[in-house]
Amino acid sequence: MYRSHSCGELDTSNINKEVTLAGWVQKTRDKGFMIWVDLRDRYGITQLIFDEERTPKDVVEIAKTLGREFVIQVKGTVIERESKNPKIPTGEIEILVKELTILNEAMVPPFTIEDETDGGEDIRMKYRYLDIRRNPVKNSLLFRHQVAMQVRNYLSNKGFVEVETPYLIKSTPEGARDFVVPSRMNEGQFYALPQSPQTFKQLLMVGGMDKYFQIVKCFRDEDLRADRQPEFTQIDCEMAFVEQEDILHIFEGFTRHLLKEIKGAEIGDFPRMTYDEAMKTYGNDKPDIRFGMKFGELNEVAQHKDFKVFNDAELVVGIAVPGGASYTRKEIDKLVDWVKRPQIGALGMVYVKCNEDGTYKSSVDKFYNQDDLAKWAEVTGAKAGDLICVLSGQINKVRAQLSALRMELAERLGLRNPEEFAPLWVVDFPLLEWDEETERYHAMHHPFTSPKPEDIPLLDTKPGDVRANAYDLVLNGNEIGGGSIRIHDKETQALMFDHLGFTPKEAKEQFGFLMDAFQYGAPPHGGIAFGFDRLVAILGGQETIRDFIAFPKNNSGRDVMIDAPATIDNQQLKELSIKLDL
RNA sequence: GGUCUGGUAGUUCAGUUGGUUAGAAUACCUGCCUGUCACGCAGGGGGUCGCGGGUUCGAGUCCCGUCCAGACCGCCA
Repeated sequence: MYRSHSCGELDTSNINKEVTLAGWVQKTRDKGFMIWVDLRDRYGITQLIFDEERTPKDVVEIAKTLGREFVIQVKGTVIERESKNPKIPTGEIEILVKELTILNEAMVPPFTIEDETDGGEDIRMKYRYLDIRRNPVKNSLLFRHQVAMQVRNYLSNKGFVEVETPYLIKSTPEGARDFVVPSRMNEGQFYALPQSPQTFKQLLMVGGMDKYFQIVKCFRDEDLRADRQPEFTQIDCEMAFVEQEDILHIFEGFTRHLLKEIKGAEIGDFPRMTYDEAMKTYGNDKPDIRFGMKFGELNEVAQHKDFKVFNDAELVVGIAVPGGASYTRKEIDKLVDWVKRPQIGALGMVYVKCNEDGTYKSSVDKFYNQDDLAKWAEVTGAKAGDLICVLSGQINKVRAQLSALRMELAERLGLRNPEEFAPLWVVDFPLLEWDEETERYHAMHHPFTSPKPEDIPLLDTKPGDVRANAYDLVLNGNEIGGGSIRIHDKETQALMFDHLGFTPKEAKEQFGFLMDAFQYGAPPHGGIAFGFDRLVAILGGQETIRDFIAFPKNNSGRDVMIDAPATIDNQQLKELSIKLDL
């Protein structure tokens, strides 16, 4: 037995006890007459003491050679400290060491293994196994485990069954790019890694599995972001014999449970908003509703004056920034520059200062009088002391731009409190979305999403207006889950494929197995999938999901620790019948 | 595919208008230190200024290219 106790559990109640501890050397403090060593393991830090009077000489000699991150085992007695350290749980005791064994020496680590490390992102990723020894990363992984346990407990208790689905499946052209895997036994053929277990969970419903869930890896070969990895984890769920309302009800309960158990947050009924309303009010299909700054559409009150920019615009829309009237000219100019950055792409910004005395001062005073501006304030909900920021132009672009500005300002004003949780259902998503590049409609969610029955006639006349039985769960401005009621009959599915530009032959080739299954008694079904990494990060109050993943990839999809991806040798290529054309 | 920011000691960074031998903190090594816990004190070692080219009497600094990292846009049903 290497240890009798962990480094986090001993206190004054253990005084005089003989113990054996093992762990890593966090730090040595050699005072000459006495050496202290902080011994660390997953559970905490315990101070060891070696002194010239009470510790055997040979043991002291070995102690003098200890370096950072050496792995050691000590036997000794728990004693009360002469000078206590109230900052750590074990701060009242220390171990008077009698025996010391160096289990493994260690090179000097490239960065300090402390909560506030001196290491940058890059070096910490390369030596991730050292990074995981640090509390912030270690605790994030423990936290992830806690959330996963709550997920499994809740869903199991509600009768959901965790079923594993295959990782080696078939590539499909819809949606994200697939990671592909060559098949040695099937020359010239490739598997694809799943972007989600979508079709399999639907087939489980046809198989009578009723209530399914899986915490499952998914793979998408697209560019990364702070909250996006090429392989990520979903909580994938599906139920048979349900309508949209059933799904919303169950997974509202699920989310409420997580918020309560993990964060102690008591949330009532989740508000709901249609997609159209979200876009109109927040310019975004995943609005952060922890704060206001709602959009005020100003077309009626701002057009048909002499200001050509607004008159030519499809949409004129503004938000009221609380307390913004006190911004200096310089600060406002900076805001204007911010929205004009290529990433945002606005051509300019009109602003109105709502002075404390009830007067208005705007950048367009030449075109608008005080009465006009008062109407703007009314529409945007601006109060005295606020600043109204107004953008104009093509409707989708302006909404995206103003939404970005709204989020940025809220961030600056400290309105995005990570300890406050504001979930929201966004419902009635459009079924189809026009794709400029391919000049055709594609499924906004995925091609198995059912249209609202009353909208089906619009498929031929105004496809863009057809609403789907699709919903997203939004938390603090992040899409944490999304799902839909699926199509469960062959005819509707064929109709969808037709509208998505699949020929019957293509549909059969790619999704024939699903169409076949629908002919053997498919129950009505629907489901939802949560982005687990993102959910954990948000519950943990972080922006980036990387610290909640043990071994994440970097910005360019590389694992810098194992240096993947990498080339493979010619023998492997030959076996796979693959010739590179570089 | 694009925009922006960065790359200087093991690590995190500073480095002025282009000008002597490139600095700080921390880490590391040596010695000292009778209760340390961000220990303290004294001393020491440590640099391909990402890489390649150019301008110049002279480049860490300016220019061009390139690689790497990060954030974002496109993309992510």
